[in-house]
Amino acid sequence: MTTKRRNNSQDVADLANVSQASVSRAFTLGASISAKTKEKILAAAAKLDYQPNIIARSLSKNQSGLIGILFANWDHPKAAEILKGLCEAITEKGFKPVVQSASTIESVDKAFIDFLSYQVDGVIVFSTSPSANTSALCLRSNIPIVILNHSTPGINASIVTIDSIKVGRQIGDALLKGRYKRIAIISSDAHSQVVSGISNAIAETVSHAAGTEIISKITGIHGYEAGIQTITDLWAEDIKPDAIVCTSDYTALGILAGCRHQLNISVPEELCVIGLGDIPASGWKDHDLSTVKIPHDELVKTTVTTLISKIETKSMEPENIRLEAKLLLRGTIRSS
Amino acid sequence: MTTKRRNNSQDVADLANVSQASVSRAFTLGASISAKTKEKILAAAAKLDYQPNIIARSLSKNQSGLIGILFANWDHPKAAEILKGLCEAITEKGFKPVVQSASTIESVDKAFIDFLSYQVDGVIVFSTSPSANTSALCLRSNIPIVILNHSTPGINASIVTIDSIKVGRQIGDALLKGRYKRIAIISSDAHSQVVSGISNAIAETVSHAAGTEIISKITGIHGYEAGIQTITDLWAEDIKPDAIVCTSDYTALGILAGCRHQLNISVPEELCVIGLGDIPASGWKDHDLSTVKIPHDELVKTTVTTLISKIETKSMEPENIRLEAKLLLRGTIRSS
DNA sequence: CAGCAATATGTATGCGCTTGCAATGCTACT
DNA sequence: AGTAGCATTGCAAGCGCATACATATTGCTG
Repeated sequence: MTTKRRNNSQDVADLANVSQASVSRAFTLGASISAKTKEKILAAAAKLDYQPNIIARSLSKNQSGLIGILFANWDHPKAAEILKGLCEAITEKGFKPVVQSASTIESVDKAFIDFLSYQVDGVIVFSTSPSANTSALCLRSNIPIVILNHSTPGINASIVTIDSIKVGRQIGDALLKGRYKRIAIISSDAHSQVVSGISNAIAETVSHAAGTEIISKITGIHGYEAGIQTITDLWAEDIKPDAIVCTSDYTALGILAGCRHQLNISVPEELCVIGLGDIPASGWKDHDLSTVKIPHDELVKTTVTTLISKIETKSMEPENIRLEAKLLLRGTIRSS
Repeated sequence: MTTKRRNNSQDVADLANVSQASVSRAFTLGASISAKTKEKILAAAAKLDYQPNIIARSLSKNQSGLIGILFANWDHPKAAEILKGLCEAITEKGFKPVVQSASTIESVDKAFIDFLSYQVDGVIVFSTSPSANTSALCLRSNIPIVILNHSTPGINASIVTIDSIKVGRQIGDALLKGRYKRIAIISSDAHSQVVSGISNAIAETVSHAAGTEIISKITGIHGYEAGIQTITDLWAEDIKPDAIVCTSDYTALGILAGCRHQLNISVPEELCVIGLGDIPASGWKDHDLSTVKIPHDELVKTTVTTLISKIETKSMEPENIRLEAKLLLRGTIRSS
């Protein structure tokens, strides 16, 4: 089978009796070309299955139209939704997303090198960040970076995330209002700035009320089963918490299941449980978990528009954007 | 700010006192070049932040190294896992995934045109399929297609999916063994070949036993809330089912919640519930849903290897690959 | 050390497109 | 009719790299 060459603009030009340059213009929005020739060219192109070769266009225009997405946190409950939002927003703006999975620091940096090779016009990073070295390399190469959901100081990149301080204060206030005294904070990721922001803001808020304190902070707990285990462990202690804030809904649901089905702990009387993320199951009647609704859609859209505006203005100035999240008070916390 | 041009192979060549061709060879695996010059060139390249421009390489090699992923079913419970698997497998093979979201038929076809423009070397389609026209266009352009999780006859594309007939038979057998008589089948997508394959195989299997029948097939039901609604409606009928097979775990969990918390239906005595997909929540103690475990990981890997082998052998022969899924019998079905 | 094969390097061309510039065609106005 | 002014088209160079081919260098054998 002789792999036949795909038709190019010259082939179309020959068929339409025009110059190759005119074919190029026919496919360039706003180029100087008469309606008549354009029509003639498009007809010829259709006849030949011709589509402009974007690779060649990229080379001559010196911009690929590619945006690299570096996706670290696939376990995020809304991972699919977020990625979908990113891809669609990027496509809508006339770019194409190239997705790369990354977990370790080295693989993140390696992915950036790959992105550079592919001449991406910009990079979006989800829940991780490049090393200072790599970030500097991108700066030298004029590739703007926007980091979603992971604030990282000292890196030349823009950041879009939630206002974790504000969320922490809201949670703190709600706990005070519910007269909870002994608070435990359970998180999966010890290094997440979002988590530590929330955690610190809760601590700071409740510190204003006498007799209320954070009795423990546990990190590295992640998932439903781990939640059940955690509440079992906590309940074996002498001093038990009367409120648990969990930076993952899955873990919180595990804790809830442990309370209700195994340990017979009454929620929200004996124990308050608060999650983070508002996954669908949290709203289900048999769970009814209080949690924090994160404006993922807005975060995603903001991320993409921020990046693309940087690409278009060739600006490398880092921005720091924080959107508001909303605390949803449901059945797992008492309101007074 | 004068946007400085990125260094190219000529710049490196100048610094290293060699020809541009040698620089190219230094970055081409297995090219004819001495260790000494290669080292010299790599040093110079490092000094200049040089990375080969893959766009230019693509143009001259006439292959982009890009694989298009057309992702339709973002609501799939394992969407993130699947996409992650695809991206990682693709990257590992030395290609890069370009992700495109698509829902309507037109957007699917449009996405294909885009992929052609970007000179992708192959396309993976998740849970949808191109029109016959577009598929023919890809055939003419020598772009192999592999469709994951959606068998579509009459299209020039390879298919990787589960053996739905076999799954249906297993479910049918399990129902017979549990002495269930009046079976309802609830599915979201009326047009899915996987769903209809399962559905038909169940019907065929139970038809061998006297007194057992499919009393209703309902389509277009999707999600937890819809599940609750559905069981409520079904229970208001004169003839109630004693087994419900649901092609989505979420819906099945909704049905289960309706049974246990609202209608006081005893599962699995009065009603058997079977889901599909084995989402994490199905295995949770408070649900314990019988369901079908789909080998997503294997499906994904097979999809990618199939596609890449087609790319490398330039074969356009469609293949039809069906992997086995496993029925997990848990607490929502009686075993005899 | 001659002589030849194998290896290494350079030269030059082309991948398919965009775009600056020059040439042409057209309109409208004097 | 003549020509300024603009829209349209063609021409040709170049984007950064791979590679066929020519040339230079090395290593090896007898």
